[in-house]
Amino acid sequence: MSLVEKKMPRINERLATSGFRFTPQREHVYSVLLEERDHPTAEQVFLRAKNGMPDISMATVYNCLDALVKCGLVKQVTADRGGMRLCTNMHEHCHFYCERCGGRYDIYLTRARPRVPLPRRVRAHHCELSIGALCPDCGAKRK
Amino acid sequence: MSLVEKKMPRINERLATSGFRFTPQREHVYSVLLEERDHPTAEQVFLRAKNGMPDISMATVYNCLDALVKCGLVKQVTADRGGMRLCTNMHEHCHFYCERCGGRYDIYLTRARPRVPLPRRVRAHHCELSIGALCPDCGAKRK
DNA sequence: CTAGGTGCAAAAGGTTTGCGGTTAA
DNA sequence: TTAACCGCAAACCTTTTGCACCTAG
Repeated sequence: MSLVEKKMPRINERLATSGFRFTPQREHVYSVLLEERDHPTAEQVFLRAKNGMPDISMATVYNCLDALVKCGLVKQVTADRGGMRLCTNMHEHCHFYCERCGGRYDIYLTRARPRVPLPRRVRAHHCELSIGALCPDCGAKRK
Repeated sequence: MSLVEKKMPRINERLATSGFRFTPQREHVYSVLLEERDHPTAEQVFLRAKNGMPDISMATVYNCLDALVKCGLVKQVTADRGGMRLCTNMHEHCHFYCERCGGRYDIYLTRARPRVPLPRRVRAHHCELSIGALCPDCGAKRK
């Protein structure tokens, strides 16, 4: 069973419980995000979504992404410049980005999970740890 | 001795060792950043820099910020939308941002420092942990 | 019937770039 | 002398907004 087959059925109820309607565009955008486990920009999502739905517009892609983020199916990653990146991996993890080629990869913390002191009554909604460096390929090229 | 007086003398050598020239604009932009310990946007830096240097341009502010970041005097913070934020606190710390008012605050980790498994020969250049939530003020207003 | 969603096009931010003139090494 | 830097303005890229039309509840 593919990741797409496994995760797609959730979209309907997830949208509904957050007060969003289930639309073909939102379903399609979500399936496009699930197909590749990379961290595409909104522009890349748009281009991929046009395969199979040629009439979809950029504004609709942003609308869909917003709904998917708000109903907890997709995360927005904003480390470094170049616009938002999308991520469908909702497990606790952090991100590695290459400063040269811009590639993004998921990293899982092995040992301690950081303890962050927040003021009373403040509960973190979003938490993101990102590491910037040269990926092995770019590091090799540089030499 | 103020933070400005304490840190300003470093700028000359720091720029030099990274191959940048020491210019009045860079000095001024750095002093502006040191004066307030908030996390201004490039736009805000530009507006503050114009006090005392009315002819400075936006492009020059970006140039100065780029040089200051590259020579290790200033950090760029990119959590959430709304453009880059600047930070002169070079100690290891993470950032809190309010999802409502956009305010940013430094947070220091108390206990464990996260251990992130990176591939061999990959050394992290940048590392950023950011937490998004409602600040106490905005949390109170929402009720 | 009405709020929400879509596509299109234009606008709005934020950042970068090209260019002529200036300045420090 | 010349490479780096400055200010200005235009270009660029990403994201948001306004509007007319459409559709699910």
